Amino acid sequence: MAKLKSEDRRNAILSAATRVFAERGLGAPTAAITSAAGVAEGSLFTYFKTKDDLINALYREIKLELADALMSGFPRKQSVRHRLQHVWNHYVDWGVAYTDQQKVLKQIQVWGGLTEESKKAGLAPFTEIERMAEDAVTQRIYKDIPEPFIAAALSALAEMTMEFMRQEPEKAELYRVAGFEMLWQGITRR
Amino acid sequence: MAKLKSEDRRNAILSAATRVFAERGLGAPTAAITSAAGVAEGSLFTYFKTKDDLINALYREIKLELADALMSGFPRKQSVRHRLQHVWNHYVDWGVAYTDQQKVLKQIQVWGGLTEESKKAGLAPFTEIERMAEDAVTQRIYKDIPEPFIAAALSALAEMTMEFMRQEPEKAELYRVAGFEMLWQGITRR
Amino acid sequence: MAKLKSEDRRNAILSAATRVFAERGLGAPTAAITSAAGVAEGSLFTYFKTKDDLINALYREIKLELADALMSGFPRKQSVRHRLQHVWNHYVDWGVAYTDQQKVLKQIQVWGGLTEESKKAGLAPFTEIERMAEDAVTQRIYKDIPEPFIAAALSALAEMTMEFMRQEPEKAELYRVAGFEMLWQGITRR
Amino acid sequence: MAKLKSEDRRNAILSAATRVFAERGLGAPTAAITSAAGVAEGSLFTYFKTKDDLINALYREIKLELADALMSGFPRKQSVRHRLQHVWNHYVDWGVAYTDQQKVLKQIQVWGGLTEESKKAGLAPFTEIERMAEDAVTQRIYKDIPEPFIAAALSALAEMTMEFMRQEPEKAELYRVAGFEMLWQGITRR
DNA sequence: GATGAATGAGTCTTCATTCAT
DNA sequence: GATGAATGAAGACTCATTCAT
Repeated sequence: MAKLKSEDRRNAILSAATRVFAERGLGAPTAAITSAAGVAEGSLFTYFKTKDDLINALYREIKLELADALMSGFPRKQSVRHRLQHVWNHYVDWGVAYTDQQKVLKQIQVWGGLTEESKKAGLAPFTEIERMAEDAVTQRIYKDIPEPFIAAALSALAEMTMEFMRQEPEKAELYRVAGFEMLWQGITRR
Repeated sequence: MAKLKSEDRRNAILSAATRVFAERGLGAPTAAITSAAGVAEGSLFTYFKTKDDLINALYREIKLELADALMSGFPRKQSVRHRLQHVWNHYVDWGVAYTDQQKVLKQIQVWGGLTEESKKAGLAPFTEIERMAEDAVTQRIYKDIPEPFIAAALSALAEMTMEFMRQEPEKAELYRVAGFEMLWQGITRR
Repeated sequence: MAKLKSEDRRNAILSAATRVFAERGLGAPTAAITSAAGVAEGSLFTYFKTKDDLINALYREIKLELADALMSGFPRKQSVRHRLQHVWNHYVDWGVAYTDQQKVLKQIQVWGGLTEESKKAGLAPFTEIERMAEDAVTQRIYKDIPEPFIAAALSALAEMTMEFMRQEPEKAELYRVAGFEMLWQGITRR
Repeated sequence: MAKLKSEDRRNAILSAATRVFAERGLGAPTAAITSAAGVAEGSLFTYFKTKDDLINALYREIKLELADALMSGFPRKQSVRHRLQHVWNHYVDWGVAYTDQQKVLKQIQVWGGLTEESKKAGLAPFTEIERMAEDAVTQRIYKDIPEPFIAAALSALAEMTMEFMRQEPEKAELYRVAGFEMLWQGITRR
């Protein structure tokens, strides 16, 4: 049998793409990616039909990794606050540990080429979090604010918090806590 | 289209760039801009040395417009809450009314080509707001959170709120209020 | 006013394309054409949107030149034989004098990218010849053979005759006459 | 598809090439051919050193098939007219029955990559026909036209006749007869 | 031998920028 | 200054051919 389309090679390209896109934006040439991945220019196209395809795949990949990070050790049985804090902490830590991924994810989200399919696939792994949200609503913990609005607030505040943690790593802990408190106060009834 | 005076020409280009970039991203060809502006391809380069230059200029222009919007009718003498709410409301309304500008601004902020000079220039018009922030700190209204963190939170929450207002214009008022309350609760001491 | 899209330049490209395609086939790179034309690679695309476009344009151009050649001095008032012979002679002479054009025309005709529009445009200049054909039919000069069949025979025999004339220029006259006699005998009633 | 014996593999490639080239031209990718043949991309190159090689081989193959078709049942003993008619009919019928082959043959003939060797090899099987031609000359049946010219005329008229037969199969018989008559009249002395 | 992934030169096309008019 | 054609360096993608398995 011939050299099989190796998962490794695919991952090497995906990983190189993450680095390159984080640094130079989605407009970076495919040649920069293959060169960073140590493969021939043409090889990218045996794994991804087009550059847009690569970006869509990258999006799903990162979303999956993120979901993994958020869900690992999720305290299913504990209070809503605990669960929310878990998500917050893990999201924010992930964003700091995987800066490239997080930056690229953000770029792809505002990019115009995501397929509906990718969007759906990217959402899928987050159903558990949604369930948690519904839970909280049932318990009337939140103010009368639509759930999606709260989710978006979490996202927005977390991303902004990451930025501060990156900038001043020595105060990271402080920012992480402050960010969460801000979210929690803003979201819950007095 | 009639022949334009020099200043008008420049503005026509800037305005066309806003529209085109909002729709097609910063990667849009300069030819698309000049064509939308109704001027010759070459003319762009008599007003802006390079495309990067144009984007930098656009950034400053939009930042200026935004500052104007935020500051018009600023209630200098009223309570911190009033002043903050003024900023919030005006920012959010501006973002909804000038969607193109707001989107382009966001794109430029993550773009890699902003000069230090532009960044500084873009910040300048917001000194008044900073003063307000300091004020609040003096009054110990906020929790022990660094000012820039609060400013960033405002920004993040406002941008996310705009999105919801655009999506469901009939609930715009509701979102605007909810967004502000969330910010205020999150920021102030109980 | 700026350097106008010059007819000369366009013709230079068309003419270079004729030479290059004749020698290397329609698969020849556009760079070979621009280099032969003495213009920049990009210039081809200011005159022709795509390579296919260029080939379509070339087809029409050559067809027009051919029609001109066939029709110049056409003996409208003389006998059918005279008129047919005129077409034959002029076609065959044109093909020998403009070998490149003729070869390229043949290639384009079997090429898959001709638009319906081009096909129609390429046929248009030959209406006069068709009229002649109808004339002949009216006079019952030809055998009971469909006109298009006769036209195709003329074409096929002429092209094959050109080939011989090119190969042995010293016998060109002989071949031209022989070819026509063959056509005429084959076509007319005994 | 079951595993093929070596010879079959080669033939599968040749046959696939015929189909693919007929439909997409000689520029069709080798991958399209191997895929149509149901073999691996690399296999093509174990049977043919290069793509050009494949085309040369295909040319000889088709020429051989054609010669077979023309010669089967050749009425060696009958009149020149009969023999010529036999060739005509068989050629024309072959071209209609094996459209792909005939089209590809035509393409290869104008293609630039035929080796001298292939040209010679392609001619070889037609010696018998040449003999027939010489025969006719001896009998002073034809006008004073060089033999090759007559052969070329046959070829040209036959190919054009096939086209009509394909287009209007219900009149195929008519066209076949008309074509031959045209040739015969054109060729023989009155 | 068969396989098909890997390769990278080559292709068409785009586009920021220049410059003759 | 305005114009828009000219330029040619990229860029995404293709494909004949090689070669590890």
